Amino acid sequence: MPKAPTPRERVRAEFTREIKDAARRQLAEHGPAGLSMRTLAKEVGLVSASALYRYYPGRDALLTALIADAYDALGDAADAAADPFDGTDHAGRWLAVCRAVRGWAVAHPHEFALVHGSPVPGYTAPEDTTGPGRRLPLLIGRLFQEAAAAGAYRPLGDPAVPAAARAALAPLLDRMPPDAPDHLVVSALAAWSDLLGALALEVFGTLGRFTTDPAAYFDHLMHRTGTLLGLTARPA
Amino acid sequence: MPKAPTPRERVRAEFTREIKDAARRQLAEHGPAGLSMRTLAKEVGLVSASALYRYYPGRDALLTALIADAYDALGDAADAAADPFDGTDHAGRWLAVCRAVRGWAVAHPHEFALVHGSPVPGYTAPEDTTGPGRRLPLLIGRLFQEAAAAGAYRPLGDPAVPAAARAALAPLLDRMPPDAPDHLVVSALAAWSDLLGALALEVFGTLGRFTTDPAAYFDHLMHRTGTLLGLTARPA
DNA sequence: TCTCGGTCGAGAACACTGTTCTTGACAGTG
DNA sequence: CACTGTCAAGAACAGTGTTCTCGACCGAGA
Repeated sequence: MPKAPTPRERVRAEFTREIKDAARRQLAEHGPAGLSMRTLAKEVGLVSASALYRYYPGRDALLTALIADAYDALGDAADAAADPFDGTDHAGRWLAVCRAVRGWAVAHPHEFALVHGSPVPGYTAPEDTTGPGRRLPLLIGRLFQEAAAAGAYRPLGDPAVPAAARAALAPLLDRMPPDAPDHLVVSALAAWSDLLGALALEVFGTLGRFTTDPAAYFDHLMHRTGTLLGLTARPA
Repeated sequence: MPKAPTPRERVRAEFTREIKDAARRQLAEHGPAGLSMRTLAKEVGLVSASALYRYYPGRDALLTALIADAYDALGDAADAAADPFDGTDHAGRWLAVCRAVRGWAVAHPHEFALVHGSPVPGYTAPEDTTGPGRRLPLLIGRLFQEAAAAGAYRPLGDPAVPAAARAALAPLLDRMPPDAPDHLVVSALAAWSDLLGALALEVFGTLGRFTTDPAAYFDHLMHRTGTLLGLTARPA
């Protein structure tokens, strides 16, 4: 059983969280390059930056904590969008998740860049087993699985997964329930890939002036992706 | 008419290029954070870094030059893959372009991150009109257009572009030839988006241990994307 | 040929950065 | 009350990008 936290531990934990929150604000405002230990120290009421190192081993550790938080925030947004579900419109559910993820990404572009942009130089991947970084692909997989169970998964074209691709995904596919066909998992992975591709292009500015209404363009792109990959609005 | 370059101008231009090449090597090896003006100066035989500023206004300008070069290298790789074409297998042509782009991306991950990862803090987008950054989407658009002209473009599902998405892409779609249907352009954009999404996930390490053979997984993903978006191996 | 103007590299300097170490003060505990 | 461990502060080190000034040199015009 966990010991009762002493007052010292309590105030320490709270201050640790306060530092992280200030860091996140500084990241959101000035970008990762503007996250300076000295200005962050002043932000939380410290005169010198050295005291900061009693709470985080270094700047990279702080960034790693922000990465984990960003993954969780993104996962929360996606989960919340998938939650209110009428049980029939699986295509609409997919689109709702896409919109929620996009909403979070455009509202927090720097945090999105932290998790899905160029990897941070000194980043230490803490995803030993099932980190928060897998929440989104797992959710999308669940979406497809529930759609299939409801008869609302009808992939277009020939969904067969060739042997080479099957072997490349063996460690993942072998862990799936036997009633889940391979192409279902591949479709979910493709959906995940397509979603993040569309978001990266928009958030990182690569889309440029191709569209005047990124939200509407994104909506259509994800709707088309969902139907092409087999999600339908009404079960058969 | 351009003046004949004086010897001074010649050696200056060559040294400017030499600096950029050394910077690219340093970027490829140590990442963008390891690109230091002082070590770069020593790399090209300069004792002090200050002389570097006679050739580039600053580090950001140097990075911008590297970005333009990376876009061009990526465009060259894609063009070279699309060039030898038998005129029938448009799906195979698309896959060849995908493989070439992936080959370049995994061989130059830091340069790929420079163009399709988190935007550099002080990078000034030089895409006034048609920068090298649009070479890849334009090439993919040409692929789809030529496939359609050859009767090898048969999109699956309902390819109709709803009014909202049509409006969002109006400045792009209005500039297209009248025989190119809207959904053809949207399919090309989707293909571009899907391709870069798959690459970002792999190159940036987000894909993690989902697959043991990224190339085979990528192949299948892009093959499926191509066929779903309408590219066929044999014209009707 | 000599001299001048312009270009070049070197070096110091400034304002930063992350990080480490030492010092002194404070709070909670025995 | 005294002690012990935790804390913030400050100096210091090794870096960073950038600017400025200073000689030196090279090439072209008189």
